[in-house]
Amino acid sequence: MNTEFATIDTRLPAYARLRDTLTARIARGDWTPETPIPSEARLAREFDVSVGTVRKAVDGLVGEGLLERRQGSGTFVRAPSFNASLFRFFPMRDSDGAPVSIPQSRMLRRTPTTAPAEAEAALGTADVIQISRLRCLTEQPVLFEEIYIPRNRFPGFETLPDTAFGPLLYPVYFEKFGTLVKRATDEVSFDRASPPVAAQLHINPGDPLAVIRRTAFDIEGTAVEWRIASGSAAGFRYRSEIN
Amino acid sequence: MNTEFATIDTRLPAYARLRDTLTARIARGDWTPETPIPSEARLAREFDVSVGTVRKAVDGLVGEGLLERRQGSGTFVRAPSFNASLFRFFPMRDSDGAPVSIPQSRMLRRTPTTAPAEAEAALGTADVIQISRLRCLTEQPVLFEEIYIPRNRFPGFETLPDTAFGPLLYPVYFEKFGTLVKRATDEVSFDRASPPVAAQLHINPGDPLAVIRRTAFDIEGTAVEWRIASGSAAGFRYRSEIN
DNA sequence: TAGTGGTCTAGACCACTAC
DNA sequence: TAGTGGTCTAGACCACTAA
Repeated sequence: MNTEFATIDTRLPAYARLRDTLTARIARGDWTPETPIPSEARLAREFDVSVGTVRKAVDGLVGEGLLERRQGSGTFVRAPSFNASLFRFFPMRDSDGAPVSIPQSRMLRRTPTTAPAEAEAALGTADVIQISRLRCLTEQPVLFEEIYIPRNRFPGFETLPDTAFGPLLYPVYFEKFGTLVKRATDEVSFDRASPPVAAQLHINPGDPLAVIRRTAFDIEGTAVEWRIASGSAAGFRYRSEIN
Repeated sequence: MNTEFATIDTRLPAYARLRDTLTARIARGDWTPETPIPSEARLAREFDVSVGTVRKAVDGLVGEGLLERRQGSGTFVRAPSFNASLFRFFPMRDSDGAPVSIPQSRMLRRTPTTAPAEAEAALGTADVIQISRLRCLTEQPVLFEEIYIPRNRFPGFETLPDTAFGPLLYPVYFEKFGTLVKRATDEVSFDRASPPVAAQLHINPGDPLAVIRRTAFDIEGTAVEWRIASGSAAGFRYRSEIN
């Protein structure tokens, strides 16, 4: 990636070039969330700008949620991932009001395929890998997900061993493919369960279904994943903040 | 409101005191969106701080969406209201794919009452005014809303003439009561239409319903409105950004 | 105590807008 | 051309953290 400080379009202000350079280094994984990035004074020397300019660049990344300042300690890369789990929209307590046990994910399939129209429109390519997952709470299937990721961005994803996957995919995207999911758009609607989806969720065909379509974007704003997730509409509650 | 610069807790940094002072003046309506606020240099003289400190205060308010800078022209108050209309989550096209015509609101009732438990929990008081509205697209009822606002904050709201209301309530809150809605939380769930709601929406009891519960907050973060809105689940699509 | 980020100053010059 | 915000500097001192 052509994002070294000196090579970035010099029509951009210094703080913007520095911000983009830092973004690239963060995305590349130069720093872990445990070790601080260089101090403001060091960065000022390294890039030959004033500390105030470094502060403005870092301020921008802090505002985006990529960095985190700790007075007296340093500035750190924030552990990735917003609270992205779709689980949180489904009931986490059983009928007695007792909290249900640990969420689990069962990977059903990973295959290269041609994307359906909606996924292609979101991702800008039809050359994708399809991932089917079933997510369960206390052995009960809660959420059925069909996920599409561009093949050129995740080469060999379908051949990874099953043991490479925990309950979340975004850490795998980051650690194995250097893709950091930064934000996403969700679209919630209601439908009736088709026979195959009903079979996966152990409900009856025609039962009301909550459907979440999500497009996820990386730091640069490129769409990197499209998914459609379905669960029983009973007890479903989608929460969101608007500003 | 005790928010003049000199009287604000001096343990706060200067830029924070200035920011809070400006917030109070904006909320009070000292400036319209058409006339610029005083220039950075003027504010620096008025509050006896440096221009850099003024910039930091203004930067914060720009980040919150309260102010807008225009290089060469000045800094302006942003016209209030995020894109808050719940309308946008319902189909805006009829079955032919043609855009439906202008959204309309019909005020059904405004009465002082005791808030239901959910509204009381959100607002911190049960002494409220209840507003019932029906929102229509091309004469078709689309959304039925029950809205609760604290009586002490909106005194006399129930006696305003019907002509005071356009399709949106938030401008009325601001212009008549000085309450600026800044953010809100939504919760989307699924239900079936009760007979009274079904009658309002011209659907059958038991039909699938999309339900949005919203709590709205003012600039200071105080809950100022709770509402529950219901519409047919068919064609409903709730969109949201997550970060 | 040394090093970090947090606040603040008092300038400078530039880019843009409106008159 | 005068006035605005946009960028940038080179300091100062403070508050906090960790060794």
